[in-house]
Amino acid sequence: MSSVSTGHLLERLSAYAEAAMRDALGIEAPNADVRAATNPRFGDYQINGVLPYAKSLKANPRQLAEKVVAALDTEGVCLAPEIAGPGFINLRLDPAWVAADVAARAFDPRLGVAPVATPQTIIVDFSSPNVAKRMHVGHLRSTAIGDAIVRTLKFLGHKVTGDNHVGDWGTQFGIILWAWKNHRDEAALERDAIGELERLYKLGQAAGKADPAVAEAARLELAKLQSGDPENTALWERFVVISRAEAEDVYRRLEVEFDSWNGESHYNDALPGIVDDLLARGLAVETQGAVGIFFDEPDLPDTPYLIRKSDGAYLYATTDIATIHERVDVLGAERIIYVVDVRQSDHFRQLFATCRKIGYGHVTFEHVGFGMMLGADGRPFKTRDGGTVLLESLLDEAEERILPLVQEKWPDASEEDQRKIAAKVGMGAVKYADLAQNLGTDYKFEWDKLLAADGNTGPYLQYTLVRTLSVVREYESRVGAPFAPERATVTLTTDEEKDLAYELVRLGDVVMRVGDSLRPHFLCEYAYNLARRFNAFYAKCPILKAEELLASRMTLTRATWQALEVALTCLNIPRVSRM
RNA sequence: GCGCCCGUAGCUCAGCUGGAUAGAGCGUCGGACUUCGAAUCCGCAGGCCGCAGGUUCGAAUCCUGCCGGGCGCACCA
Repeated sequence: MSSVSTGHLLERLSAYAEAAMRDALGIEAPNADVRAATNPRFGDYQINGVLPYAKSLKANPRQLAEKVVAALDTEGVCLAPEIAGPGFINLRLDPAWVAADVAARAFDPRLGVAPVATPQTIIVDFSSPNVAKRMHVGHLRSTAIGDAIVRTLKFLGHKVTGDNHVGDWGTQFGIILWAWKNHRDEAALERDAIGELERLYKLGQAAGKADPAVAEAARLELAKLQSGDPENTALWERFVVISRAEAEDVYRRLEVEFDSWNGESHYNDALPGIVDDLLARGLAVETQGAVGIFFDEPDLPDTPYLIRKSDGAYLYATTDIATIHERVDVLGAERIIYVVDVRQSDHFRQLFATCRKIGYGHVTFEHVGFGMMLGADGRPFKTRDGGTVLLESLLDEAEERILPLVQEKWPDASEEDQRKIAAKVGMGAVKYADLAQNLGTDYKFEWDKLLAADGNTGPYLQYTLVRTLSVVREYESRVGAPFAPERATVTLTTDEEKDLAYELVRLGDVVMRVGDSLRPHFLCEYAYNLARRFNAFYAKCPILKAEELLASRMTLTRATWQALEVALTCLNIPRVSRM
């Protein structure tokens, strides 16, 4: 193995450990189970993999561990390994190796983290707002988490398409078309196009519920649209354009971009063929006039997965299957990730089971489900009068709340600049709060907590990055020249320097882990720990007045800056140079 | 009724898919700016991991049963 760093330390230690287990124990493809040590007393990393083999090899685990240690060559990365407890092998990184590794990577924009050896073609389906509806807080999690997953996977070198599968087709259009034709207000449309569409939709929905004749009329409008009626098609296109413009405003503020916008309507033409094919192959059957797929797996719902209604119309499920056909057969997707509300998990389990039946067993399907956003009172997050909180107003409020602090800390800046910073800090704080919490369960949204610069928050990370930049700026103004890569060197003298350096070499492992687990909060946790260690280092160790340690401490600062850049870029939290 | 998810410090949450003596933040209390940005840092206190069994070298993590909460259950997406 080459001794050149790839930035993936865990991978490297695993390779060493597995080679040793193979040689010493004769195991074909051993699982060394190398991981970060659970406690500093046990070193930095531990090899846990020997223990499980003790039984099958009918041997004393400690003796096995001794054999493995004898065969273990870490090429200078670690000090002499130790055997502890029932058969753990504790690894301590060689501080000299860590120092050299950090120094070698400090100026690299990727902090030396190499792309994966085998890139995959991956589709991430996220955000997906509905046409004729403003984006509200419910869209935030999908957008922020999906975007972070896309960016992290791209950073790892995968071929990723972030797709906005917008809800631009289906039942709701019958309702909007009916409401448009009967209740539209042109003046309101001029003033606030999306607001007017939203009003019409709500009005149509209520009217349809109250009066079956209206519901029937809406269905007829939908049928006309689906059969290509020119008037309805033109209206539909108009609605889509209005909605997209509105959504793009929000995405601009969130600094989120998509690689494609293949909404549901993109798959219309494929729907009949999907149903016919599944019927012909006997995978789907007619049931009570509709067409559905039944499963015998016990943990799947016993209700069929419907792909065609009794009135002949197609469903969400049909579109999703069509979407998968295109993603796999045309785009060559090997992994498809859905970042959607956890409440839809039954739908996705049925969808994935359907895909296995169809023959897409070689494709990895994953549903990244997330919980609801709750208010501080633990109830669904609403406005004071019980309405839905719009994403835009959430961002406005974040900006307003953070602005006074920016004005206080940076009084000589123009108001425009202050607002710019406040917007970036506020938006980052809101997004970060969403990303930092593990997925799955609902999460509590509390302004004071997420806007604080103490604790695991966006502002804290941004502040720390600003500090690193500020040190580098100060260096340049004092020395009169940039801190150049040729000067990179690291000597670890204090605990704070050592803790910081040891955190820096872990970046690649963490990014890798996020790519596998699709849980961005691991990266948040890492960035937070790194920031804490930098701030502890900063408080304890003079940098610019360090005399002979100047270059070393500048290198650590530079590397921290770079690592935070990588983390914040993957999470898509705005990087600011002042705040 | 069936299915899925969750119960960890006063509060908000981690806990690397079974590893060693369970960790952070907030809050409380006490310290640190004539020095690179104090939106920072350091310290103290705080626990029957909902309860009871089981699996094994080893359980907050896996299995079973309770208790308590959330969510979803044919023609919406």
